[in-house]
Amino acid sequence: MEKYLSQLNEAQLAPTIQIDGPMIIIAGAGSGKTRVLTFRIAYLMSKGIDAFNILALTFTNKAAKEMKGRIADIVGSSEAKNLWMGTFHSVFAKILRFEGHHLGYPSNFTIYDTQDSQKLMGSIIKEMGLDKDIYKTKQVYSRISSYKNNLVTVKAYYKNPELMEADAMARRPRMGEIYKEYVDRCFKAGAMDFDDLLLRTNELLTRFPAVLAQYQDRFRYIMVDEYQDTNHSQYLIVRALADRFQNICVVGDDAQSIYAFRGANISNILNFQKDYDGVKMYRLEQNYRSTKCIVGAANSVIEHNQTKLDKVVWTANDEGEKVKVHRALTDGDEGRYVASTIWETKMNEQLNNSDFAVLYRTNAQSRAIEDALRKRDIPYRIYGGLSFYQRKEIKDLTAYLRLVLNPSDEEALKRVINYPARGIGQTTVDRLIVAANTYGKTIFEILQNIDKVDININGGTKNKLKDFVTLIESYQVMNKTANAFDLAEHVTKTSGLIRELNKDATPEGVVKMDNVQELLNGIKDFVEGQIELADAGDSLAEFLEDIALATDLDGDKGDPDHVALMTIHLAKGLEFGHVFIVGMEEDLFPSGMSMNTRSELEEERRLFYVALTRAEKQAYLTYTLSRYRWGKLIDAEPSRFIEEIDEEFVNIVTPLKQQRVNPMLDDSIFGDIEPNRIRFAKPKTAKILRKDSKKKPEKFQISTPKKMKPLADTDNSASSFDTKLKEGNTVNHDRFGRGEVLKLEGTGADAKAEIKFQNGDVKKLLLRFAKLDILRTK
DNA sequence: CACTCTATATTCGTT
DNA sequence: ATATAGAGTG
Repeated sequence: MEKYLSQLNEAQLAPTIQIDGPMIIIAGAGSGKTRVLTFRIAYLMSKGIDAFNILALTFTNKAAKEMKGRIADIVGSSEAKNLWMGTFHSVFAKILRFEGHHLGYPSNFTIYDTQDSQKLMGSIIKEMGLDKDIYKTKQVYSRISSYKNNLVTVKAYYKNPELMEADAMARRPRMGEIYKEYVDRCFKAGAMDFDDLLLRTNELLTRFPAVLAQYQDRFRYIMVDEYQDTNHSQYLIVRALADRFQNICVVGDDAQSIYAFRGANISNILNFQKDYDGVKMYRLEQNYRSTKCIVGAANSVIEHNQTKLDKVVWTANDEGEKVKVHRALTDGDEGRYVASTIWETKMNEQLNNSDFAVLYRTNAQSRAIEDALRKRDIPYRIYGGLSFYQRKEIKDLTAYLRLVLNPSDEEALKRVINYPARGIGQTTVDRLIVAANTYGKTIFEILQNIDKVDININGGTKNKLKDFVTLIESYQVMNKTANAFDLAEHVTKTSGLIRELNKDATPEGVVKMDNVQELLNGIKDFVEGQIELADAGDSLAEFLEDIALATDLDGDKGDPDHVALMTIHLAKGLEFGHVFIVGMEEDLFPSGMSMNTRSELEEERRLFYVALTRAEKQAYLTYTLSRYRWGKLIDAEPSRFIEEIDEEFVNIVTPLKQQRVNPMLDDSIFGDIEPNRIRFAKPKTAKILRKDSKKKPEKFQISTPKKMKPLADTDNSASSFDTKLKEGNTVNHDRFGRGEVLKLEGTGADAKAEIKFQNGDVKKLLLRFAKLDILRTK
């Protein structure tokens, strides 16, 4: 243990070795917070505290997994196994499996994901005959979600005139009814949504003091990571559990609170000191990750926020390069800049692909970046987006499995009752739902007793329904003896799923097939992993729980050396040598939907802070003059955040204020457009820039890949430069701008050029790598 | 009831 | 640009 503690600085050591009492650690970006957390847990264990008595709550599965791995490295995996570590949702889902019966839930309750919840919400709105333009499913869902996260139950809602008034004002006077029906239906289906996992835990701990006492006694030492992102519901759970021993250690950074939109309450961290007696506060302010320029830039940005705790992040690292700001014409151009900069930096500085990340505000932005990287054969991986488990083909298969385990699961049933098509249409399903509601039974129970209920369904359809019931029941029988993998494989074959997918020979169809196969492999891995566990229970149940709370297939498959593409939200907690933050434009970042109130804008700013502080060595910001959105090219202007960076730390390569002019007349714009290409600055102003082009100047033509000159990766035969480039030529370089060739040396792959750039820098570049455009020959 | 075509909305982020 | 929902047709 000593050798680990000696790795900590003074500020880190103090909280690490404080065992008892309430404490808060305010940890700036890159200040070694995870290290403190892991070492502290290891330290507690080294002082004789039983791993069984330690609970560590994280924000993502990944964080939990990583931390557990690191602790296992220190204390050994057999010891680490006994720790309770995971997300709020996963830990309390487990507890609810044990204790849910107090609340009337079966232990095999289903977890509805957002998709399931929204579908149910949508059908309720439809059943109630409400106007779907006023009661928009998503809005209703998020409204109800926020009720739940604030512990506003249906009962509480009806006792709260203000909430009801607010909904009525929003022309949704029947919110309460929807809420009630939604809760009833979930309950009847034996299902909890994400918010229920927390809300019901609160209910459990409040209504059953003996249960509370049991878990208070068990979790004597509680740690919460990313405390700034906890919502009210989570906050109350922590308070209840920590109330007895008060050994509560929370870690967070108010400057990185970026989840208020989903109910996170920043005041949880701001007010922690008021919640417990004798709170010790620690600050980790030394950043080990980034250069002085990056830390300085990030600090100057966050300075614009009013709501924040006192904290000065500093670093002893090198000065580093200034944050570079680049203007692009369009999103496609932006992508090409990113790709070419990565390509050159990688070659010039001998870096790996994995040293680079491209961060964006919205998933939709990934496309242009992807295209550009693919054209240069730069390996990349997109993180996030549609999760593996949310894909249709995967949800279809898991719906069958869910139904086997919990036939009350309404959403799973509706999903597969007629998929693959077996002649059971919407009308029939609607009638079944009505019957279920009238009889107070689940749909599956109605199906099982289809001959005994009074329902307007013809004999032929009834037979089809009976066949369906028989099919599911046969799976249930099989589940008693077979493991999850054998069952899943059997289901794909016998339900007709395989046949359905085989019919689809399109590339997308093939991918779907592969995905199903991958899911089966995943189940197989899971089952095999479980065989080793002595206490392995129902493998199907545990697998389904795992994936219900998983965001994506864990573990990086394929080449680990890739450029990472992800949203800024997803990048929290990660670090990369070189970080591109693209789409630095008003209405995009900050998002147009978050500019109405100061607090929303401040959250966007914290998001920018998070993005900047991901970079170790170099951060690049890019924005475009026009960008495709909703299928149309629209004008854009630089984000206000660019100007909020102290000029001392930023290098604005191209001036922000740019009057829109014909590129042909504006010499200065040659800094960032590449001649030789057909370009457009605004819609319908495409110009052929090179006069000696043999191509017919087709007016209004938009550049297409095949008309562009080959990119460097297909044209790196150096010889092409040998012959073309001459001393005295004026050239343009994507990053360094315009310059004059002073000297050429070497031949073939070794050919170099010494170039004096406009800013005065003289650089020697390997022509093999440097992508130069000749602007003028002498 | 199944399939195809068209209209419409959707694009902020995640457990 | 893309996905979904709804209408219309067989």
